[in-house]
Amino acid sequence: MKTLSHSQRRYELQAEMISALAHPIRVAIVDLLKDGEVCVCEIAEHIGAERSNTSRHLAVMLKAGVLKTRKDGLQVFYSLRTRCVVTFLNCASQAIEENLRERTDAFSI
Amino acid sequence: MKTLSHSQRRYELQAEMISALAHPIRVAIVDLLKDGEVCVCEIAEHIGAERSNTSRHLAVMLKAGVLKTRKDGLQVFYSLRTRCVVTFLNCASQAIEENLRERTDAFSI
DNA sequence: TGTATATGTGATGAAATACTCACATAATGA
DNA sequence: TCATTATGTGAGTATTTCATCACATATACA
Repeated sequence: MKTLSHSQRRYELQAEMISALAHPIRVAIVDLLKDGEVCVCEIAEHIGAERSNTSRHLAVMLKAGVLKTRKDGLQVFYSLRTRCVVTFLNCASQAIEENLRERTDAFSI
Repeated sequence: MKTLSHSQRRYELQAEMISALAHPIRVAIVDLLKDGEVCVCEIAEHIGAERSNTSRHLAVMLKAGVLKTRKDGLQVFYSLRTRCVVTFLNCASQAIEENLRERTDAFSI
């Protein structure tokens, strides 16, 4: 096994957390949770995915520290652990629109 | 083929941009580029990866709209297309530290 | 206790991703 | 033109990730 520098280790941890958001369903879940906690069955219904699949995606984000949970009776409520993922999604949207605009401009010149 | 809602399409594009960052080498590249453009061979040398592999990682981020390029003679210089990816990496670092702290606290109570 | 509901998980196959090698392409200058 | 250097890419293999099915677990309540 190769020894990792401090920076390399940090890059790995960052990549691990980012990977937890790198899926359309998980982005949709974060978008749904931006206004507060939601239980699994509502999340699954809202995004139109199987419950078991939804559970797995939630588990990925929970493990990575993106989400946290609160249990109440039969239901488990998931919520964001930090707001900055929402900030980034907004920023990403903005960048995507800029890219689109630039490509459109390139054609119309 | 299934028809996608506007939101679903947006989530896919956002996930594509996030996926473009979800790898330790690509995080390292963004970190290197935060102060300005760098050519491929310098990037490869700095992060200690094969040039062909570096090229592929750069292509992923270019396609996703994270990076842009400028060609000058034999060299191709890559740079960030938007600063918000740096903000996002900082957010990830912050969340990682918070998680670490909470786990440490949990043991010390 | 027995049933219903919500959630999580093992196993599987399909699909996507990553790395490497060899080679292609493009620009430079002798 | 030929050699050199920088960059990109096809092909192959290994690894990882994803969705689904069937089933397990946990809680509530009749």
